[in-house]
Amino acid sequence: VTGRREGYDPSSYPPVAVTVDLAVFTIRDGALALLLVERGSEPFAGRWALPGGFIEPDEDAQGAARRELAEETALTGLDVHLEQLATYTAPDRDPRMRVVSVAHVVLAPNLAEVRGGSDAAAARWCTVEDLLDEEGPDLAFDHDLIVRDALERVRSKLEYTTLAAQFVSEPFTLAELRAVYAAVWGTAPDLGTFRRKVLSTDGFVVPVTDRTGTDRVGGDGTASRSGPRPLLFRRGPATALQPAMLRPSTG
Amino acid sequence: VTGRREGYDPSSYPPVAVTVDLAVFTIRDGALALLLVERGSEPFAGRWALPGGFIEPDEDAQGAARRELAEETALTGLDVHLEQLATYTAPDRDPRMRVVSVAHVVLAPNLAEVRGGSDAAAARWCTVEDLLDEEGPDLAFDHDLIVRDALERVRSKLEYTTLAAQFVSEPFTLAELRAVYAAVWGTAPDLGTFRRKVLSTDGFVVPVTDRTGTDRVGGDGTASRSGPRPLLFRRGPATALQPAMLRPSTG
DNA sequence: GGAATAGTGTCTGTGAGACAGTATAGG
DNA sequence: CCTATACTGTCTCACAGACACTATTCC
Repeated sequence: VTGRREGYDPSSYPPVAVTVDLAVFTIRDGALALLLVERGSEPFAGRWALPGGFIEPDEDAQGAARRELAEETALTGLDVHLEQLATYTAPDRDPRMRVVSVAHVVLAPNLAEVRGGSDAAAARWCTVEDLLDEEGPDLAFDHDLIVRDALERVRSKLEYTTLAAQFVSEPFTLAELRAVYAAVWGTAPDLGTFRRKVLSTDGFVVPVTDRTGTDRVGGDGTASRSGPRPLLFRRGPATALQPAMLRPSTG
Repeated sequence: VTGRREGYDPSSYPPVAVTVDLAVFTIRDGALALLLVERGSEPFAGRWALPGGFIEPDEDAQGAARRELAEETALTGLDVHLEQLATYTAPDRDPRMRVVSVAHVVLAPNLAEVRGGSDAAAARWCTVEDLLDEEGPDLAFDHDLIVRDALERVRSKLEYTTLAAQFVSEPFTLAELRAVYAAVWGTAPDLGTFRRKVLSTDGFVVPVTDRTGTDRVGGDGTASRSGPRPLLFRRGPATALQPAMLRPSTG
């Protein structure tokens, strides 16, 4: 009686808006952080929320997500990982009207700083630890739910893909890469096990042969530590881990 | 300039429709099969397509999916597995207007037969093998793409979850459960490895103690085979496999 | 007995987990 | 020297893969 695709009359349905929301993760000072923007108008004025916006008539969700990402950050979007997470459709998730949101997850290397985008009121990085804390901010709409889903997606994807390398800027050391797992999972994988796994997985990382000019300078500018100079690597073409590298806590 | 959530005027955007599409899988005669319906009107009149329909104003995507499932099949939807797959948003995926579709995956135990739903023109099961074949039917809209994504989702989820048990009706034998893996993956896992894995995973299956009246009758009515009477099981509370059971071919 | 199916046992290789131990730098 | 970091080796245990083998039923 209803719901079939045949014979649809748009004017007989209340209007629906379709948006994208972005859960942009990065590693800052060894901690997993998420990009938030401050809402300038009702509803939820003054509250923190995920960056996002409407899908334009000529673009798909992925295109809208990349455009919003470019507007909100300095990320050109070509070298960052962006994937669809899920779509949130609760009828009352936006009090103004029916809004269906296609959420995406973005993994970005450590950024210098957020530049408030072309029209964002304010933007900042918030550590996931602070966000999950009871004292932390409650996000607008159902964005707390989206963040929880996005976090679980990132945590589990580190187990069976090479996505961790998307969090470090090239060239990077294995210690930096291991720090990514520590930040995302909360516990670091065993050093020996980790090195064995990364180095034995073909195409996870590729060694950098030319190290001139990069001595003593990590991707985030760390310099002058003691100890031997670590080998440097770049991201390899592999995407899957076979078998998976499981989280220590959930093992 | 555009795309921000603040200051949205619905009338300044072309109308958008939001639908759900269902990839309903089952095992029929030892083969993985997908539920298709025949379209009765343009566009793609006469072509096979995934069942689906519009999201009503008072329901979310999951609710719409369960309603459509009940309309199209005899499945009440309470005991079948239903999960969101992904959302398809290409601007021209429907030639009439902008239609965004939230695709879902359904795993159903072997059904007697499809009853064409309340308003479906025709419905049938199509084996995945036929569908992937070059000679097979080309589905309407971007449903071929959705089916490929759904199939990969099901195949990978059998690896690290107990979802295979959703394909068999209770009570079931371990041989029937193993046949599910064989049908979905194309190759059967090793018998010994499979039994060890299933029986050593707490809560994957629970033994049925009372076997009166069920002798010699499998879930699909198979009877009078030779050999010892197999033990019968029901689905257990566990959902995850730790560690995963990997596909033989992709191992 | 023979065929078909159900279920068990056993050997082997791979790889994770957990460390101990060695090497190279700065101070 | 001491300390911090980078890296390697080794031992053990869990488990997947690949089978061979026994047991039970129908004909």
